[in-house]
Amino acid sequence: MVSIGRTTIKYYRDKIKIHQTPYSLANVVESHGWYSLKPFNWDSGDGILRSALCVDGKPTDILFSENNYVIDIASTSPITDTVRHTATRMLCLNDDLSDFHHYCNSHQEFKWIADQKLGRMLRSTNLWEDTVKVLCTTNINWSGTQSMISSLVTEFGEATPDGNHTFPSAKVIANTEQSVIKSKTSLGYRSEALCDLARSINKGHVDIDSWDDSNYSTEEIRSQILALKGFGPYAAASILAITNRFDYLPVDSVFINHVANKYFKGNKPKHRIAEKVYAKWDRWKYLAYWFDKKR
DNA sequence: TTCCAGGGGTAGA
DNA sequence: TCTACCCATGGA
Repeated sequence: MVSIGRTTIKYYRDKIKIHQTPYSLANVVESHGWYSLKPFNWDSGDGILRSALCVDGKPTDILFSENNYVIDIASTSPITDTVRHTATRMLCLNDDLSDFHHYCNSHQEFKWIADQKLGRMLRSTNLWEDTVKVLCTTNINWSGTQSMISSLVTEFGEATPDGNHTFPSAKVIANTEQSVIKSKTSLGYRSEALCDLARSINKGHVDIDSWDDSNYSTEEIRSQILALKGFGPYAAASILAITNRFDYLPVDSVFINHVANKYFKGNKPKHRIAEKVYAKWDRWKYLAYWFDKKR
């Protein structure tokens, strides 16, 4: 129980044991910028990750922490198998990147990645939320992305018991006029792509959750993403990485600047030339670039 | 005021 | 397939 003012918020608790070890919640959370986008809230001091989701239609706060390879979950709704499945997906608890780590072990400068079993990328409560967040990273600086997501969540999400908001569902966005979204957020021209995607999902024309399904080939999923308005090669590579498919590089201004500074003496190469830097990493190109940028 | 950012779409070559 | 140009938004 947590008391706030005169109200008491009840938290249900559960644990999930992590089998793919070593594992560090902080490493997963800080694997990319998602933790600074609502409804995520990351307290690096306490090691607590907060988010929000709907459980059986009820807006719910959810908190994660880690202790000795066990994830502690606290939730304002009862912790069902669906919640446990969502937590497992978000925190990459079952992800096996042993093949990537095998690659890393064969390159001395990347051995530290294998030693710490890095490469797991924090995911949102569902792939729709991840996909919209990727859309909001296109042609904008990071503070703009934060602003767009913040306005989407607070304007169109549902309030949770503990003061957070859920990420708005595709159904909510599909049933909202594009002009309203454009006026209440700073998505600008991206609002058309957002509404198109939401309506396609709502009508059943796009089954976004199937992208998490390993039965589809990477090429099949990439084709589906590229067919969406507003989603190009950068967005496709980013979404694929979130579904554990690291074959493609997210070629954006950050990528080009990184490659230019590290491999081309500050001269910006053409995209096709820049991508060749990581060609030897085969299906792990995205992660190779990501960690090469960090080292 | 101008530039440009964790790009994408389109027309034309 | 590649290139040039335009798109809207807001922070620096």
